[in-house]
Amino acid sequence: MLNILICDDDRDIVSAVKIYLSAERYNVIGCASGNEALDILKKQEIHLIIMDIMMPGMDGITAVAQLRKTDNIPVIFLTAKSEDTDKILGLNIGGDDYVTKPFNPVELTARVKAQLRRYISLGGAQIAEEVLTIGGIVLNDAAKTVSVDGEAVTLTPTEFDILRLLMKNPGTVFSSSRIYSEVWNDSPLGAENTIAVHIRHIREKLEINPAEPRYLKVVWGQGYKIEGGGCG
Amino acid sequence: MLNILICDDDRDIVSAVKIYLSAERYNVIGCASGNEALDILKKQEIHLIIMDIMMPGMDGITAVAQLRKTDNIPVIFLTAKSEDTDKILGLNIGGDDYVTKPFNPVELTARVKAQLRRYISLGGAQIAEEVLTIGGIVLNDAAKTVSVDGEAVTLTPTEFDILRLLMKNPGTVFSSSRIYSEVWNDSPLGAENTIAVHIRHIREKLEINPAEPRYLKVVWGQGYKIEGGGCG
DNA sequence: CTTCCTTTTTACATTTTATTAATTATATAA
DNA sequence: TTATATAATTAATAAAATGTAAAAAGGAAG
Repeated sequence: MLNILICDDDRDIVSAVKIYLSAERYNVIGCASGNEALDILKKQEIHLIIMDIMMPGMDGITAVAQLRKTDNIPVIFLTAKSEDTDKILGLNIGGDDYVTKPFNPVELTARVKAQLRRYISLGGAQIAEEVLTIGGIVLNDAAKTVSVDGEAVTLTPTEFDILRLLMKNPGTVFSSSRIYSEVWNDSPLGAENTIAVHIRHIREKLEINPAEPRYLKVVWGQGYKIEGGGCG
Repeated sequence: MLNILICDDDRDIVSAVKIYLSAERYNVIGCASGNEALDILKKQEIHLIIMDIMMPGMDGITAVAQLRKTDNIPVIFLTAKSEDTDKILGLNIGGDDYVTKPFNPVELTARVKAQLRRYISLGGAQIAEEVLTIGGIVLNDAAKTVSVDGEAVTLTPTEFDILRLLMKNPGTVFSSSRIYSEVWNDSPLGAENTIAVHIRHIREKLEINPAEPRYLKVVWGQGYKIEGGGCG
């Protein structure tokens, strides 16, 4: 999952950008000033920044000039200042692209992708291979593999998606209908039993004794969750 | 000295860009069609391309889609087509930036610098690894050759591109539609079977027993991957 | 224009997976 | 305990994905 930081004092812009980029499966973090942006950068791995210029506190140009001293990640300026001199300043100070408001969200998305494509293809960032581990279960999303105590097990696509959902949120209880909505992207009508069957199949493959699951547990009347419970 | 290729059928534009960028001490080469651009790329080391879209002969979009199959250098589209959909297409096909005519030469220069700065700081100027090895398969990207257990095999261009994609990311599963998007640079509509046929052809050439592949494996419902499985 | 090679399409067989329905088991509360 | 709701299990059927062969279409070279 790639993390994108959007920095703008206009909350509507931040939430709009969040919506558009989340739809493309980016993880979007918002903030409202240059200072905040620099703080977040220190604490968290960010793969791309979308930065306004005029903001209360530290402005975007200063913030980018600052972060360029240590950091190399792609920066796209997104701002109402449409003067060419502003663009030139932004790009010369270390920005990678410059988009003016009002902006076309699809164009912004395309520009984000273009920057990330280059950054990642040139090895500027290793995308952490998405591996989820709970107890003896290891799920590798890129390779679509799952192993239990070192032994590979073969899951069907649906089983894999359900397991990934639960493993991404260990301990969290998901009702059958919520699992259905998230995995099928569809409205869950009478899907209870369908889920129950898939859960059984997953248990048959993961658990020593499917009738007394160590990992994939049921919470009565609520749904299913996965836990690294270890001993039964 | 960095070499920049400007490709536009309008000679005035070419000479104007030459003047502006030469003043920044870039070495600027001009040409007037996509075909010419691809020819020059083969013969000469180019560090950045500025590309028009509408040109007689091969258009810019096609040319970039073509060169992206093998080449990684930054591309800035410079064109009169200012529709957002054109920008989005250009960026999605592998362009890095998009500037519309009439353009501010100082802004163009700033964008050229921004692209080169990133390209060079990330070391894109050196050619990436040229030889990929998995198990007994050796793929030489520069020579466009493949051998299995020391014996040369002849792949068609499409087969080669698919194999390279998989070998660049060993273990990672690629769905048919993703393979199609990445290799064809096109939207994958009903391409499932096309991919299946190419996969079969590759298997016929690489595998001892195509029906029980050692390397090019299918993950049911997910896609294909390549693995150095060794023993069957 | 013809020939040869590559790519795509078509059609069908085969394999694997998803869903449904019917049945049995289990937890909870009166 | 008993009724009731929820969950587990099983098997059968429908649906989907992949494998394969062969023909058609497309393109490049001579």
